Amino acid sequence: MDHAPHLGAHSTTSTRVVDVLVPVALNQTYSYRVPRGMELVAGDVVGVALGPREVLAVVWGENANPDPRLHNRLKDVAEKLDVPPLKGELRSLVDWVANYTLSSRGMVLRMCLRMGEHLGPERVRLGVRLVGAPPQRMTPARRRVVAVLSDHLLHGKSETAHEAGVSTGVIDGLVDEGTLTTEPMPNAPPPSPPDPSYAQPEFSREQRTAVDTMRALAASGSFHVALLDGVTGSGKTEVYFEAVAEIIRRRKQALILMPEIALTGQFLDRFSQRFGVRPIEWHSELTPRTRARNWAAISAGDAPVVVGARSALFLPYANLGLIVVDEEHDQSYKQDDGVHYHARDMAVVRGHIAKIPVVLASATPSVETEVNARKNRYQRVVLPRRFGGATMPHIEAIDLRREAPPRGRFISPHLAQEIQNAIERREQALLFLNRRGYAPLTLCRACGHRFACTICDAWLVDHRFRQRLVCHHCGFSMPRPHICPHCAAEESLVAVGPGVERLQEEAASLFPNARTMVLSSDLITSIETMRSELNEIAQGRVDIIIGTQLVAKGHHFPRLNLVGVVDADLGLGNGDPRAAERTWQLLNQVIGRAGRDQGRGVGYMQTHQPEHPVMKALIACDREAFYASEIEARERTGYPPFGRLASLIISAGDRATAEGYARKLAGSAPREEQVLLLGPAEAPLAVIKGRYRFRLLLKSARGFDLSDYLRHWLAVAPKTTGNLKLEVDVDPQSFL
DNA sequence: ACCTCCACGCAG
DNA sequence: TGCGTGGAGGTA
Repeated sequence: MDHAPHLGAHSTTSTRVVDVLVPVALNQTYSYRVPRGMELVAGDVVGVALGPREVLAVVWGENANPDPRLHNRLKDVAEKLDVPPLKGELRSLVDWVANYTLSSRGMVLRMCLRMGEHLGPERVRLGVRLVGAPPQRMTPARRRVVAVLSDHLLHGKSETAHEAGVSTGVIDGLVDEGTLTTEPMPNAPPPSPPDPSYAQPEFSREQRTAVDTMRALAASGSFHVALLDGVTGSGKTEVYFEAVAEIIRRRKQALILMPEIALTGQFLDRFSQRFGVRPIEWHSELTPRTRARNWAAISAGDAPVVVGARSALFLPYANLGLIVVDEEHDQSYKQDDGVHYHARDMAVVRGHIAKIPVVLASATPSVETEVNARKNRYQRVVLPRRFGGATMPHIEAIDLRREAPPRGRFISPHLAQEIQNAIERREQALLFLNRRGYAPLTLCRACGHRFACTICDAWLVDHRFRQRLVCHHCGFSMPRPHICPHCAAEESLVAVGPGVERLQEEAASLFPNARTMVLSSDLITSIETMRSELNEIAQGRVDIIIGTQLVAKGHHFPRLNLVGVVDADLGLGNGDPRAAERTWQLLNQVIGRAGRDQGRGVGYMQTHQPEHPVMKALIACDREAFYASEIEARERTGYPPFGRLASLIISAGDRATAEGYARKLAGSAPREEQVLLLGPAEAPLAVIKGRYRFRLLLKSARGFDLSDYLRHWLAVAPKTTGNLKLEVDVDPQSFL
């Protein structure tokens, strides 16, 4: 009992207690007392003391009978933030995702609260105005400032300094002299909302059917998944924009998810052409201030449309009415660190919980989605052909066994000739090679020494542009050596195999008058630089684009009619169960860049195995053949979506520890008929960053609850200690 | 005697 | 997750 006589009747039992979820790696909620006078409801965002620090938290529920052992340890809720409470729909999603992915609820909640420390009222910006006489001492810098402000209107202080080419100190000096005054700037008016009727496009007859379906879907206001299935250039975006327009008219919010890197200016331009303004963006490169402002707008319901990367799925929409997942097959929807979730799948979950429609859009749907459409779990909405009379590119294989490039070169004579023709027609050509750098391997001709990363199980990739050898797994790099460290031979090191940088060299020597540009993620430092480089290409200032898979995603180059795939077999080699699907999607997308305007697109695929089912399906433009064979193979082997997978990666600083624990872990797995346990086996990438990795793979029937099984297993499994680490990935996409 | 590193446990 | 703790091991 609490002895606090001066409190009189206020016994502790009358104190209200709530359970809150904190955004740290905890699955449980913690209890806090509610101070008198604080109104709290479930979902409210609060600040609480957690150990030595103050953290944000979210009220998860009332606690009528707090644990008596905690009575004297309960702390008060410190403050309630002035934002709308997280809706039940989002709290359910947090619980659901944590349960499914075996992450802590706190870590999932963290994704909902990524608004930084910058919430709160807008910072007051100071403006300056010319009011007084010129200063006693006039200098050139001061003269420029006065000139900029000669209209006697209020100007932003930093903008004025920038425009006049002076530091803000000069302006402060003029304020001190009385020449200028400072006044608070009125807040910028909120951007006008997107206008659903701003510029409705003309649709073809075939598109109109799809548009009607999209509008009806948006109007339905109930859970429903549609696969918007249309080839590159068929106008998918414009068609799903009509669903978005319908949502805006109904005063709800629409979320458009895009693969990480696809948030291009081009997409934002298309959006503003349709709706008159740019949408609210959400991705990792937002500044903290913008992030907080957008978060607040989204949660207040002031952001009718949000375009974002996968993390935008966890935002606290006030009134979400539609989720569009563009390029739904894209791998980058899978988050592989922290919480391992697939944003496309979780979008469907959110749609289900919130009872709203979901649109999955792709020219090359994932096998999972395709199967769902075939089984009528998803409604298929087809855009069968390209818009505006353009046709799909013609695809040809170049059999490298018969038409090999010269030694040390990678562009076959046939492909070179076609590129030459394209340049002479003043068209653009794209050379696609999914390999960054100059060469994937460097070896010594004298002794055979190969340069490998010392802490990863990988070769060092030659990056000539940076003049370094780089490990693509840990980022380690060293200057490009000139002497073999093993045998001391000079001038003996040779680059083996192609990368985009080497391809650019080859293109420059084959076509000396052509302007080339390399587009590769390691040469691009920000979304902004990428946007400007893509712009240059779109404006025709480049003849030959040489790119990695970065170029496959949603960019539209009007003068591009030829795509050459330098090594079409590249993705098929490793033992990845999704290799065929990935290659199919990637090559389809990249070749789909060709001929979107004039409709004279041609794709050339250099391959050693033109008889491979994927190559044959691509050449014949026979998507049905690809899906039929791939679905049959998945069904036969029990791979997703006909069975379920989970992977467990065990890693440690030394091999024996990792392997020993992996064996003990496997030994502790509960017996269960419906689960097949494979491994432990050394992971395909056996060492990363000096950590040795072993892998267990679980395979079960489709209807089996693998997450639940894993939870029971991990509860009885030996605990990891020291630097042993166990990572659980339900529905793994990557098998490295 | 003092410093640095790191594994561990804990938070209401 | 992030932070305080305490023991191990190194350095002066």
